[in-house]
Amino acid sequence: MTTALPRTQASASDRLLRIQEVAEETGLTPRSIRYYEERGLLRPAARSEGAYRLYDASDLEQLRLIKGLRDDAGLSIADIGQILEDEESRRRTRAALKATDDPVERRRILLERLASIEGLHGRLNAKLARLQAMFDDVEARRGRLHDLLAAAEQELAAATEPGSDR
Amino acid sequence: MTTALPRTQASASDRLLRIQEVAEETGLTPRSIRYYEERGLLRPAARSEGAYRLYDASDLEQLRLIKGLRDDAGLSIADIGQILEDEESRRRTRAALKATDDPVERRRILLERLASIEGLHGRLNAKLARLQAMFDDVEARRGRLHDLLAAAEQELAAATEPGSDR
DNA sequence: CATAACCTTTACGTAAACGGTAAGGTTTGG
DNA sequence: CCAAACCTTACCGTTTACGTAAAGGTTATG
Repeated sequence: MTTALPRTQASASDRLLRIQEVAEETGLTPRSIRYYEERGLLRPAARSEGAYRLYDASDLEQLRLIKGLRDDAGLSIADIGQILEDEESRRRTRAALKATDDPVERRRILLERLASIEGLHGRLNAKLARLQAMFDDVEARRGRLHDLLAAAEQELAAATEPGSDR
Repeated sequence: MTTALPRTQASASDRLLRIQEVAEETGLTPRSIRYYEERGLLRPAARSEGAYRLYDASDLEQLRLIKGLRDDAGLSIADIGQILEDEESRRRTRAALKATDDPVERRRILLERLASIEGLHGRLNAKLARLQAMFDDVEARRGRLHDLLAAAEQELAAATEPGSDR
């Protein structure tokens, strides 16, 4: 449908985007994106000759992840920075992992990565549980309200249209 | 066990607490509690003769709810204020609900309360879903890492103790 | 090649959510 | 009754996560 075949160069998905386009794509503002860069959460894939920031697809993913951790998990930028630092080192160690054959080294790298992801996993899990508990609570109250309302409507119907009576 | 029978006055649970005790009990700071009051999120059940704030059990619950909405749901103090305002009017309308026999009025009150709780329900639900998605993602990655690690350990064991070979 | 629409860095401004401190009043145990 | 420990209001300070504006360079388009 919309797949206009990329004839000349970039397949629309591996084009490099400028900051405003990225902002629209991710729902962030240019200012926020620059701020995240300032805080070390990501670096644009490239810079134009005139020093424009240029972002690739993985940058977009990264930004979406940041937004998720910020809005959904409610983490601070500093915390996200910590996590993504591990993410960054993840990239580096991924290369190292492929490079080495030494099983001891491989195990060390994996353990390191595992520890960091276990941390995130635990945090999200705890948050999820508490949020779920709150949600259940609200849902229960909603249910009771629905019941009350149904009863009221029933009563209302009986009152306005005496129907079967008499 | 610890149920020393309340002989004289307050049954330990309906005692009025001062702000510092409340802080310890809820994990908030006195400053935050005063701040929430300032923002209209709650008023202490009473004041001492010397104007000390005095909190009862329902205040504690309220504060715990506030903390939950803040930390777990990640809502702003302003948003929580909005919700609790509805909650406040809920108390008022609850009385009105008991007072009136007019089914039309009862229905109106219930609909109003339902609308407000539906709002909160929807917000929490959406947040929960997104958080769940993130969590699943992380969990999947954790799983892959575990597998990789297991493989590495396997390899390690085979290398260090050639066992069955030879 | 002009010019509109971007972008850059730098820097100051701001709202939210408290923290900290001062100056003074209150409670309570001894 | 008095000192220690708590509380009050008032006010200024701080951090976070950006918003906004200035002064100027860059890119796409006719």
